[in-house]
Amino acid sequence: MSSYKPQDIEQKWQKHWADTRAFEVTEDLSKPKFYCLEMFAYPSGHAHVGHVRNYMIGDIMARTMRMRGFNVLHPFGWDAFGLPAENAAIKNNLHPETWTRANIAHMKGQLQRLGISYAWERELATCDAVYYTWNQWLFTRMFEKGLAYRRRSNVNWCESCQTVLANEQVVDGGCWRCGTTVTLRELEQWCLRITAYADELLTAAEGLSQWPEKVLTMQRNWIGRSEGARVRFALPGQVGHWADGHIEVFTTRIDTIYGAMFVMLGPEHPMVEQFAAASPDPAAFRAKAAKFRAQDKSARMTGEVEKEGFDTGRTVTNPFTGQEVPVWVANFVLGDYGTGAVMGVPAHDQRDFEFARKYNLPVRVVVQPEGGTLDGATLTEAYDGDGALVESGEWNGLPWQEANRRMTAEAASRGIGEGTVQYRLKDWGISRQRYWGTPIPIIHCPSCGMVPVPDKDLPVELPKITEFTGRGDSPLAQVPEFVNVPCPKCGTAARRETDTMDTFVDSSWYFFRFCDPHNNDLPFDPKKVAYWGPVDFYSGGVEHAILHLIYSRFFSRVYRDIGLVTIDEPFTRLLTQGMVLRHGAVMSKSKGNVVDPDDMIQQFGADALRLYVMFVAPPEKEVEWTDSGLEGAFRFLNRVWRIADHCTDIVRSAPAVTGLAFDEADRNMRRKTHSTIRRITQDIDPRVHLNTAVAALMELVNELYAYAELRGVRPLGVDDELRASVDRVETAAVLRETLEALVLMLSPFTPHMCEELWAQMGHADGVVAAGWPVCDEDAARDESVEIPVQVNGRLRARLTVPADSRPEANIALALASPEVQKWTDGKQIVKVIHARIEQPISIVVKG
RNA sequence: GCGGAAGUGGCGGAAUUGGCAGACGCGCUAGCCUCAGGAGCUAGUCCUAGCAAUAGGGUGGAGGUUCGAGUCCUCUCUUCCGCACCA
Repeated sequence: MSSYKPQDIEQKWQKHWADTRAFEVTEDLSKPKFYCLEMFAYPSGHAHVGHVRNYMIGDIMARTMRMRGFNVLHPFGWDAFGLPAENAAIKNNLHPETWTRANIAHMKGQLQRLGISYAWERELATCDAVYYTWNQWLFTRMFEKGLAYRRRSNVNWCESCQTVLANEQVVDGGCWRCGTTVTLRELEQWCLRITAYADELLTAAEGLSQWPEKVLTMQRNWIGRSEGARVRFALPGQVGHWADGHIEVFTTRIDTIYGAMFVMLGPEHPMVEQFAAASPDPAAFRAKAAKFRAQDKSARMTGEVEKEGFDTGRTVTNPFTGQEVPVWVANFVLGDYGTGAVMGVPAHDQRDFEFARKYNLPVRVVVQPEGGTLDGATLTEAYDGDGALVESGEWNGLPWQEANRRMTAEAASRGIGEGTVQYRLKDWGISRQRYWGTPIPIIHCPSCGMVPVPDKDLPVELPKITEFTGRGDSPLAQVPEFVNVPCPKCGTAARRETDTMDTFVDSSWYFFRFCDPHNNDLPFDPKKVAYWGPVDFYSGGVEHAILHLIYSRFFSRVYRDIGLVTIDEPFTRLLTQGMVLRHGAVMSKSKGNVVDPDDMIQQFGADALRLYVMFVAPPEKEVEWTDSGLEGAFRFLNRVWRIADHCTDIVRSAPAVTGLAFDEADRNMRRKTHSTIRRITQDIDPRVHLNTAVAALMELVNELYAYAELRGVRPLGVDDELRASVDRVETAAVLRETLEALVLMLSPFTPHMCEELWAQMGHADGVVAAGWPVCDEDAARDESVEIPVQVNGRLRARLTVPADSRPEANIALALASPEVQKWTDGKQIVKVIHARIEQPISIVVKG
């Protein structure tokens, strides 16, 4: 009897997989493909158990699908650009690349020690020039199509990271990475026109049936589609000359325009400065507006800010009523949403209502609920419910929804506005004033303007620089030989762009690169992506719900529109895995509560760790780490090992099950084996209930022990003798069938141990060659069934009947049984329900 | 405020379509085995009453639909997550 020594076994098989290139794949049209991907990793240093849970989930899927005959692509790589490397460089005087490569090496070792079945020959790191050159290539295509453009705008600035952040990267008013409060800066900045795809991204989200509803909701909210109208309010004396003097507002409720008693400008609105310049005291005017603009940065942090505004002293004409209304500047009007100006309808918008009450502006009710008598003078809150128009001239009496449609059309026909769709989603600012990222391949020429670097000159390589200061200007601007270049068009002295790209650019298409990672002519061969794409199973953290996952959907469409891919959506099925907590908190180095997988591997082996993490909860759920749970998994593996090892010789010499005459115990064991096969097959795919799959295997092992006990072949403990034989050939066959199925089904979870046992059982070719076990429906079928019997909804008896018995016979049997008669005696039987054998018998009595 | 998800034993969690609530594991209890056990094996473990058979109660709370509800409907409480002045 050999005891279970995971460390030896695991090293042996990891080496075997590497030596035989076991997980490397090529396109093979004769097999169905399965592209299994986990979000690649930022090489931060050490992976903890929370990180690797995701890779384990993917690995179970990949290994299972391989056994089911799929051609499985399961690659891994590194999201290797980014600020921490640069910060580490500043702190430790290490080059970002040195730091990054060392971390990659360590983390790769961790993943290999866990036995994750990656096609390592496809490994990529986004900081490799052979990767980021294609960021530059794609950027150039986008520039040509007008999808990449430069504009001067207020951008989110993180003082600590010394760089710009995209809107999506601002969380609660702070930097998504370090939490520092974000300020606004006006900068020239490169943007990608994701808004061109806003509508498609929104509509297509409806078709993502295998994504979690939560993620889709977040994406919908983020895109924020809103149907409404733009309406122009003319400055006095400007009627008919809209272009010269008007304020355009965006509203979703044009039907309430008769109640628009004022117009509000956001403090960033260009007309604010015009009004200030023409006002009696321009300095005071500007100061008030500037105060509001300054509020904005902290407004989000503190939550509610007091609604404030000031009268500009100017008026505009309400285009529907002809009434002159005052123009105010209001701090709660956002400069970058809609037109940056709104009409104030206090009776029907709560914010406008509060504003009007505060500054004693008039309130006019123009929508009345049925039989309602709302009065602007006494209203205590805005009314936004159903109703019909009043005080609205020719529109009176119309339900507001209808008025909304008709008044939008009216505005368009009169040239004073038009229906429009507004999105909350903004273009994606990708300029970063840092070093460790992809250089933006543009050259600024004094005579030709912005000229993309010709494809033949790509990549624009990051120059090696040695000093990192962390100052806010781009480090690349400090490298004259990088900056000073001739214009590719006219040859005159020009300056290279010194911003680098947001690292989310890197991660927005890496899943395509994995299909063809060594291509030197294109980002990837379209034929290879046509074979592998889209990703069939993608798993990662929910924190990427609106960043990475929306950018990737955007980039897939860009690649589609330049003709390299034919699919719209990159990820067919998405699983967002839960985090691993310890002491109730997310694992993090700063909290000192990380569990290093290597420590656990050393104690219990990678297989036990994998099994425990998969068993403890469904993949989507967050879990609390417990050492005792891991010990339980280890105990289970020992149990499997002992019985498999104990029976090795029996199994090796046992016949197959065909043609044997089995007794009842044999048949019960076989039934359990085959029903387990059926159940686990479903549990892994499509259900991805990996925890119940493990539970089912534990049940099978429990039953196997009981069977072995009955047949006198149960292992007793440490000092067991190896059993060479068993007296019944049927027993041997059943043991073989059960153990083989068990080892194969367990192998995606604990691959090392199972490969070892499989080999020990006399199979030279490994578990993938053996294939996934198939459920024999005849063997799985129940011979008898226990039917619960209820009387008036209460369980009163159980009936054991043959599985093929007829329902009427069962009902008769139930009614005749003493346990049932105890409750039906002297009562009138109203009805009995039992149509199928799987259905309990339900007897209803009266009296 | 809006949107989403979820509330089941001492704990993690099971329960595909409305059909025996608590699978499986952890922990705990008892027994066996052992020089020993932080090993292994066997049995027990939702609550209440009872020696027991058994009876009653039980899936956050209150109603409802149904022969039958953890599951469906209405209301409500709590927790977590996301968005948050988006006109």
